Amino acid sequence: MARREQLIAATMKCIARRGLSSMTLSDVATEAGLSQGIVNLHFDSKENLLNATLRHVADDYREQFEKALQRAEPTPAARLLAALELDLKPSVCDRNKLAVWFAFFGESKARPTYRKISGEVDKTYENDMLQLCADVIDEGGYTNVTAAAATEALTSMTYGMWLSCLINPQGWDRHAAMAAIMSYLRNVFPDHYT
Amino acid sequence: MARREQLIAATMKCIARRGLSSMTLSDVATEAGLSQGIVNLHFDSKENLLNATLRHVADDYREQFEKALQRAEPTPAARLLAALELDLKPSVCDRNKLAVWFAFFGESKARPTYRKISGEVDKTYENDMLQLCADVIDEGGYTNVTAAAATEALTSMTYGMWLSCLINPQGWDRHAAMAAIMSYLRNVFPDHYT
DNA sequence: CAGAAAAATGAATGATTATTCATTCAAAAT
DNA sequence: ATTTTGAATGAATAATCATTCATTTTTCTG
Repeated sequence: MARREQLIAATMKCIARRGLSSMTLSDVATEAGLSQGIVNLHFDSKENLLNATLRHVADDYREQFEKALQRAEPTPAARLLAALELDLKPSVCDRNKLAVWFAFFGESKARPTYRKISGEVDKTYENDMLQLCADVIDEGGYTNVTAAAATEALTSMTYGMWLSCLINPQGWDRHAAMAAIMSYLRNVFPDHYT
Repeated sequence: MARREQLIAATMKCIARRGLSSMTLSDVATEAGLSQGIVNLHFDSKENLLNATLRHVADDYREQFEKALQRAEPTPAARLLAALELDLKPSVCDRNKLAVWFAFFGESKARPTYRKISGEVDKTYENDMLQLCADVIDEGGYTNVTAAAATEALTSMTYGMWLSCLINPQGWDRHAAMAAIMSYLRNVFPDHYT
């Protein structure tokens, strides 16, 4: 369904450009270079289009996450680092994609479907991160931090960095962000990161 | 202007309940127990009401931040801790207030006024945090971390924790969040936090 | 190529909702 | 007691926008 994907891409751009609350189906159709009724033809309703868009962004992230772990050296420390590096890569830290995430976050309390989709992604992500941290702690015999605390710290940090990237794009610096994460890793897991 | 404040409070509740994109002026009027035209009477337009609401939340946070620093022991480490503790207190980590912040974050790319207000707050907050971290590092003679990296890590962590609190309120645990921050502080500034 | 099926169009429709404004009401001023 | 003032009302208006659908265009298929 190439047309559906095209419309989802247009939707992402429109959400990024105008915000969820002022995005209209006309905008989407114009962005896609197609006509008024096109969204209802392919998605039946605006609601469906929005759900599909969030689903798309969520699946896109999940796919990148799994590939990044597969590509990494098969050690806990390398896999954890690969996951964190992914989160700051341009393909994830992309303002269009981030704008979609945060647009839906802002609405999540009101819309159960949004909460369901983003809740799933977050839960999976945090479970994976918890496992990675637990493995690193186990391997290094660290007693200075629990896996839960390290996970909470690292996942919160990446969420916060995404937000900074979205809100303050010109002042935001990928390398500074990575440096902050590395400083955490070096201090908390000194035997693994130097 | 008690009526304006009442309407702003109603707006916050409505944004939290329905999301920015489905909040209507009727909702706000009903929530306030007043009539249809009341918002336009006091704010002229919906846009103005929304700007005033964001401004209110921003000012509220800033006031709490300054009071927290004043109340803290006048040492860099105590002041930094006070700022971080504030960020997890119920009066800040309040779902109604957080919903407003994140509703606007999702729209910030599109609306210059929103970006201006939240940009100001963020900038001030990050400058203050940078100063606090620099003072702690200076006092402790730490070489394991730069002030910039510590600030980036800590501010990102709090943003991320706010997001978790908003998205996943029942799974979210204030003490676990504080434990993650403390684990960071203990590892990075071991002479100050135990 | 003909004819059918599918995809796309875009003007019309209907629902929602911001905004306006003539009117009401209560309290203050004269 | 009368007038004035300003806040508040809520029905009416106007604008926006999702959705529909009769029509056209394109793509398939035998």
